[in-house]
Amino acid sequence: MMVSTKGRYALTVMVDLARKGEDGYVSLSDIAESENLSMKYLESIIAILNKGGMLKSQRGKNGGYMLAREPKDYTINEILLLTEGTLAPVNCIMQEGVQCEKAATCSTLPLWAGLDKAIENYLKGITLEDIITGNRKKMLGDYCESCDPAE
Amino acid sequence: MMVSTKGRYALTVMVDLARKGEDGYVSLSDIAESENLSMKYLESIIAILNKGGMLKSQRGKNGGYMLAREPKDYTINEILLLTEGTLAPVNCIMQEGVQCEKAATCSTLPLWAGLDKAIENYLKGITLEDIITGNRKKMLGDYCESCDPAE
DNA sequence: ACATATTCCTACCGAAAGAGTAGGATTTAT
DNA sequence: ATAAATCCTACTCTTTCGGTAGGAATATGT
Repeated sequence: MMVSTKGRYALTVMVDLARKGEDGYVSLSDIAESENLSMKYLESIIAILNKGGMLKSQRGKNGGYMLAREPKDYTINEILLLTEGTLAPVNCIMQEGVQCEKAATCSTLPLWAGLDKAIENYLKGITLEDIITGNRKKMLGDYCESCDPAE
Repeated sequence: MMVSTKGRYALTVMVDLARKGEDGYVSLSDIAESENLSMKYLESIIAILNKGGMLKSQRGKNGGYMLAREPKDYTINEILLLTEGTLAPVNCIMQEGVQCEKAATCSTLPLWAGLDKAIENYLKGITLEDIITGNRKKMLGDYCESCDPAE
């Protein structure tokens, strides 16, 4: 599994906050309740999002979280990358610049690099807004059965 | 990580066997040695490939393994799918037909389904032959710096 | 016939990652 | 002052990953 519950819940939180929009700060307990997830676990996930600058937070009574930007300005790639650390499909492709010592002669490396790019490409092409508006065409492409093929 | 050493080594073995071609059976110890991997571990991986019908095997002295078909007739998708069990990027997309009970109302599901398709699509488009011939253009696409952009 | 080289099969094991829990300190609105 | 929230550190249980160990069955060459 490339994306663990951490990344998945993080995205769920972002979607929830995007939906609740500009109505002020939304508390962790509200999010946990409406998504039916463990509050304590979400806490640790939101901490990552918050430290990564994805959210604005307000402590104390009536505090909570809200998006730092507009939904259309978040790509799914950056949300998952922040929470998961890496989205590389294999261990031999980790960070920019760092590579396996056999890289020069490895015949499978281009495959993994290509797969990595295919994933990154897809996730960079979808924004939070696409999710809340249910843009199935963009997400599912040719595999969308409810999308009009004529368009 | 979506693809573990199991899938990666399996692919390495397949590439190795594809290169050694029709020169008769290649023994496990030969493969382990030429790829510098643990023979005992490879054994368990080759067993999966063999049971899955990817290889022909011959027991006893001078025995070993060889590909059951031609390199061009193996997609990377089927090799990885067999060894990894699933290539789904998230837990909520497992097998055909089986789905999460919240599926009907889940707004992030189309994203995961789309990502899954993007991965499957990429891996179905590459064959063992592409790897042994070093078809960088097919594997890296637009990201291939050594490929001629004019073509 | 026999030694040898090989695949085949079952079981085990330590380390790391995944998925949370627990408890309390700090901050802020009322 | 009190209640409601974020913030912070540490712990724990389970599963997966990445192998290892030992031996049974099967072919081959001499």
